Amino acid sequence: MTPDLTHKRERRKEARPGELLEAALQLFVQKGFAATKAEEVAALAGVSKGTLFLYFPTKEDLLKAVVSENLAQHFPAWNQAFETFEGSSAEMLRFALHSWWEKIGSTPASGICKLMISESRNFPDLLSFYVESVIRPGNNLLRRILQRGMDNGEFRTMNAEIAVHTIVAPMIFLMIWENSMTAYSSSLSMSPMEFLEHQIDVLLHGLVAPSQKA
Amino acid sequence: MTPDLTHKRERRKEARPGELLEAALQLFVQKGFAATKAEEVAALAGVSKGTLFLYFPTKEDLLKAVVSENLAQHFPAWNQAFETFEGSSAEMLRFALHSWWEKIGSTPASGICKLMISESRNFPDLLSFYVESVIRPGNNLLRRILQRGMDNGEFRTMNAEIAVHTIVAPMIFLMIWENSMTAYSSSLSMSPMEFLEHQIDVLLHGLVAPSQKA
DNA sequence: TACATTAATAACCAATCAGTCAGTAATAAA
DNA sequence: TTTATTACTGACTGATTGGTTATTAATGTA
Repeated sequence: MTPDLTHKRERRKEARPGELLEAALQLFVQKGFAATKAEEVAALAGVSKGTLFLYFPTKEDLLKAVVSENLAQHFPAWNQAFETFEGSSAEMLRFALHSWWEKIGSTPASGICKLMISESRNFPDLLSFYVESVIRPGNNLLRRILQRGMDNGEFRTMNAEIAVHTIVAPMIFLMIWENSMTAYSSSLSMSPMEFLEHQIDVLLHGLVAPSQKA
Repeated sequence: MTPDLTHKRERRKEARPGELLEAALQLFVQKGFAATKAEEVAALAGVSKGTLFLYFPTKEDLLKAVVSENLAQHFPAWNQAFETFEGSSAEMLRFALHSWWEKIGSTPASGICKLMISESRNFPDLLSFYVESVIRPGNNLLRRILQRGMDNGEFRTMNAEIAVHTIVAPMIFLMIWENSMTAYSSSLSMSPMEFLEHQIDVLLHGLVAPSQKA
């Protein structure tokens, strides 16, 4: 690697924080928080270590910003979609999961999940923030879909609180799989869309009330 | 913390490695590999840092030992159980998941899963070892159960490779949930057995062939 | 009791890294 | 052009920590 002798220092106050957050997300997810050096984040963002600490007082503040920056902006739209949805609850569920995949699962934001799993114990306040702003709203949304299905007789009656986990679990799995396994052991690769479709199929045939079946 | 003045040095060559591995598993899962200090592991095992490095040449070797020590010893018995099983494939699946929960899911070994997820990218050779000695055999076992069910007409035909993931995903989720979320945010607590039962129920009603249904 | 062996210790060393700060250069203002 | 401002840099520091080793003490042996 030949050093860049054209020392082009750039002053881009507006763009720096975003670039640093993007770099930090990538590295924190890849290597873990503790194993990622502040200087690596800075380098990936094309900036010196000093600049990083100019925008984020500590490495831990950087982590908190990474998590809070990428979250929760989808729920208003999703809640809106729930209110106005016309079709069956099965279609609604399918729509929710596809929308989740499009907006989160297939984007770098999916790495936040692995990040929270790895670091929750070291940063309990970050965990409670995540719980309140992502897990709780997400579960609520799914529970409302299930409840609607049960009220309409489309789904058989069940403990909605637990059923929510049954829906969420494979999505968590998919994000983790993509961010941990597939990246290094290509033999484990799996088509996310194919898995998603299969999952919805199994889910619905287990959820749809017997009276609704062909 | 008053120092223990009774300096009872004990010589227990046989017991040390196991105690160190147990302590290391607990701390690596809790805090992550990089964030866990060698001295903490030693202290939890009731031993000085020097002693740790007497039994494991490096911290990374300790990690490898932690992973390899806790694995794979169940598959011979499970394969045996598969060969001799008499009941339906649905019962077989239920038996497999309950057995998994008893032997792995409910034990400290379940933490290995989170550990591999967090550290796989930093230790690729450890990942391939884990893939070959745990993931691959586990998937094979489940695939054989599914295949048996499909061959007998108990399950509808499907892509077994993907269906395996549908079965595994909630188990992974359960282990992660227990080891990351529940521990610090008690509001997320969920009865593992209840979840497991619900999961099996949904799974079977989605898997069982229509002709088998009441 | 005297001696040999070795498990265990703790002081030590070298490397790493989060965070600092005096100085530099890009831009704006005068 | 000169001066003022400030985004940016990178050498530096203090604290941490993985790993080493000289020493200590527990145990076995005679």
